[in-house]
Amino acid sequence: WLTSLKSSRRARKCAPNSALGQRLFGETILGLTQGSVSDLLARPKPWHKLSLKGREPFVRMQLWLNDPNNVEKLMDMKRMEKKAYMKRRHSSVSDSQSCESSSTGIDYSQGASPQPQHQLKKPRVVLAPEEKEALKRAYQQKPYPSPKTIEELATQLNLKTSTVINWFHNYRSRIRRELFIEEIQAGSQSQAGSSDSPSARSSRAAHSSEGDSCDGVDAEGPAEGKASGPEADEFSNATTKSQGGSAESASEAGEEAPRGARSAEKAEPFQAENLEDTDDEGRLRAPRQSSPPASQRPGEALETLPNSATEGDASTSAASTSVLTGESSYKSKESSEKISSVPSTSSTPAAGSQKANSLQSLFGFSEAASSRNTRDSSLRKKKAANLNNIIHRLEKAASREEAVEWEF
DNA sequence: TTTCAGTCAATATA
DNA sequence: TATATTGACTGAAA
Repeated sequence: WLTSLKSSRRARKCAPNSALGQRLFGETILGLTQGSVSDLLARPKPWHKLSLKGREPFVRMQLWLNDPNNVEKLMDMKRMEKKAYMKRRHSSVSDSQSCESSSTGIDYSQGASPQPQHQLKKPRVVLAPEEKEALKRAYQQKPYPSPKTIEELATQLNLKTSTVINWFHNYRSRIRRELFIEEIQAGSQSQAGSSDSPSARSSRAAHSSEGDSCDGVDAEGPAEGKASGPEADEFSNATTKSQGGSAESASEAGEEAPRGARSAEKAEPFQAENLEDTDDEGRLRAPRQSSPPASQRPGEALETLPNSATEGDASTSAASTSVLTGESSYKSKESSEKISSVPSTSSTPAAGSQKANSLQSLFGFSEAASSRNTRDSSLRKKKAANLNNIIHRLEKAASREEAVEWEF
C-alpha cells in the first residue's frame, strides 16, 4: 500500500506538492516514525494477530481515511512545515551572514555539550555479513539458543551477549512476520483457487527467495550452502510446518511448530474477529466469484474495495498471487498498472482526484513500477493488498457502529 | 526471567 | 530526500 521509493519519487515528479511521505504521514497521522511506518506497511501482520496497541495505527489510519479533508490537512501541514523550514533556513542564513562570529560562538558553546552527548550515544552496531551468516546458521540449528550458546556465539563472533540476544529476538520476530505473510498468501491462494496460475506456481519457488527478505535482501547462503538462497531452508521448513506439513523434528523448532500450526489454522489475513464481516472467528468466506484478477493493481484494490462485494480476502488473494509472483507474472501486473479511479474514501470528486493523487504518491501505486524492478513491484503489491485488506475492514467496520468499540 | 510485540532511530539504499 | 533495514529498547504477557 505504502509506496516504495521509486514510484513515490516519480509521483513527486508529477505532482511535487501532492506527495505524502511516510514521515509526514507517520508522524502526523499515525504517531509513528518513518521507519516504523515503512516496516508496518511492508510487513503488516494479520489483524487477528495484532495486539491492541498494534491495531492503533490502523485505527488512526481509518480515522484519517474517514476525514473528508484528510489529504488537504496533511498537505497544509506539509506546506506549513516547509514554510517553517524555509523560515528557519532563511533566518539561519541571514544570521550567519550578519554575525559570523555567532555561528562560531554556537560552535564553541555547543562544542562542549554536543561532544559528550555524542559520546554518550552508543554507536550503532552493524553486524558484518559473516557475522549475520554465522548467527543465521546458529539460528537454523537452534532458534532458541541457551544462554550458554549465546555466550559462546558472542565470544566466537566477538560480539556483546546482548547483541546476540537481540539479534535472535529480532530475527525470530521478523521471520515470524514473514511467515504470516506467507500464510496469508498460501491461504488466499488456495481460497482463490489460483494456485495453478503460473504466478502462483512460481510463488512457491519464489518462496525461497522470499526468505531472504526476512532479513533484508542479503543473499548469503544458508549453512548447508544451498544455491537457492539464504533462508530458503528455514523458510521452507517453517512454511511446511505452518501449513501442516509433518515437518522436521519438533525438538529443534519445537516452539515454532505449534505456533506455525496455530497460525495455519487461521492463516486468513486480517480476519479481525471484531471488525470484519467475515464469519465468526474471522474465518474466510468463500472466495468471491467476481474477485479481481490476480493482476489487479493494489491501487485498484484499494480504490474499489468498499464497493467490492466481498471484503479484503479478494484483495489479498489478488495480491497474494502477485506478491508471490516471481518475474514470470510481472508482465501482466505491469500491463495492468494504471490508476483510473479515486480512493473510496474520497468525499468529493474533486477532492477525490486530489486525494487519489496524494494517496497514490503516499502509497506508491500511482504509476507502473519500473520494469527492471520486479521485486519492488511485487513488494508494493504485497503491501497494497495486505493494507487494502486492513483498511477495507476498518472502513467497513467504521461504517457500522463498530468503530466505537475501538476508540482508544 | 524469558519471550514477544511494537517501536525508535541510525544507517543503508535508491 | 524519501524509503528500507535493522540493532536496540520498552512494556506486557507467559
